[in-house]
Amino acid sequence: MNHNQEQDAKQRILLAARKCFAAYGFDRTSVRQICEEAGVNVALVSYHFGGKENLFYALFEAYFPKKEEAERMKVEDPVGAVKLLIEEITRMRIHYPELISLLQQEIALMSPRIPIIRQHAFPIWERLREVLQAGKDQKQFDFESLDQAMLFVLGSLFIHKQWPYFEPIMSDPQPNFEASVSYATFFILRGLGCSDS
Amino acid sequence: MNHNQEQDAKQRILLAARKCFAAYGFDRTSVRQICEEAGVNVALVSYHFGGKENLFYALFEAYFPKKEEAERMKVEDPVGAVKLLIEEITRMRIHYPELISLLQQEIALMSPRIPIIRQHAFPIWERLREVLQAGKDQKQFDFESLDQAMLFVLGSLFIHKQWPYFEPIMSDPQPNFEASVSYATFFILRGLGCSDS
DNA sequence: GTCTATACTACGATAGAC
DNA sequence: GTCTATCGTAGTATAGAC
Repeated sequence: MNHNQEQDAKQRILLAARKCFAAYGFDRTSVRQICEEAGVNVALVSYHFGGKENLFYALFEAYFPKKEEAERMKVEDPVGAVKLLIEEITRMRIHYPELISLLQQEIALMSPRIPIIRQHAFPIWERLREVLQAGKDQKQFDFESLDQAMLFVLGSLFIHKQWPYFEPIMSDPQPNFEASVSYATFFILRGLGCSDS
Repeated sequence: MNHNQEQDAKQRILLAARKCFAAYGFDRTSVRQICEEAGVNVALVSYHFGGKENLFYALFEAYFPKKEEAERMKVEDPVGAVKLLIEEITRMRIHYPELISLLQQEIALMSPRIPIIRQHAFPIWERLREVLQAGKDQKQFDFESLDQAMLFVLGSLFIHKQWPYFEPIMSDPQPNFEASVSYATFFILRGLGCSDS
């Protein structure tokens, strides 16, 4: 069934779309551009996915972490769970940057596609909320508002995706995975009022 | 010269552009849309600004804080300077949300307009770096990497613009100016290892 | 300074041949 | 399953009348 080293057109479109949407955003990316990148004909997007918008959703369906991933954050160990989240988001940002780029672009635009994106991401943010609340109850974290604590954690993590924008004023090169995790853990746990490291 | 309560077409275009670009992003906004909102003819964007792109730049020229604003952050009082930055960014986010929306969208997309946007924003971020470094030298702040400390501060502030995205899982309504400043100051100063409040 | 009319390009989608 | 050809729409910019 594998046509030599060629994947089928559907898969090639999916990969090209991930690349193009992340690099240029949904609006700046044309179906023609995706198909050129994939080396297939323009008509195949309509045929396989039913249009540009559905191709976008198929991307999240295929590559976004599933709800079960979130359940690896154990409520019984809030500090460990927060560390796990920091590692997982950092890993995703470094090794699979496209989906996070896409997510941030869509949120910044509050695009019409947000409701479906929420369905994929909210299980993870909900789990983070449970973990933070548990940490507060167990006196490992100290904060007043759960909403604010969640924003603070995610804000500290998401901003790293914007390194290229800040690059001209940065003094050091972008840190690797281990250093990123270590820096983020430092600021976030201290911000949450947690003395452990 | 003031045609009754009518401003001149150029000013009306500028206001309409600020509104539309922020709401829909640069790409999703058409010149026709801006001109309809402004109540002027489509051709006037080309005439007054020389095209859609230059209209965008004129927006930053007109509304973005000038370099002198940054100099209100006094290096001699790092904690006060960080508090001032938190207040100013929060004020801008609440009272003039359009430019921050626009800035975040452009950064998320790493649009071709980033180099000119940098010229407006970098003086402020540079000043923040000086302030953080001074605070570290004076042992009021404690961190290892200046780059990371700056990202952490700005990430904690910028994420608040994305409240509408998170809204369905939030337990409280979006806080007002004073509460926002107070929450942000709490997390940021603690994250910087500063015990003052 | 403002408007009408239009030129030109690009987009997304689809019908129909292969 | 894939391609060619084309339709309808919308985009930016400009020439020229007022």
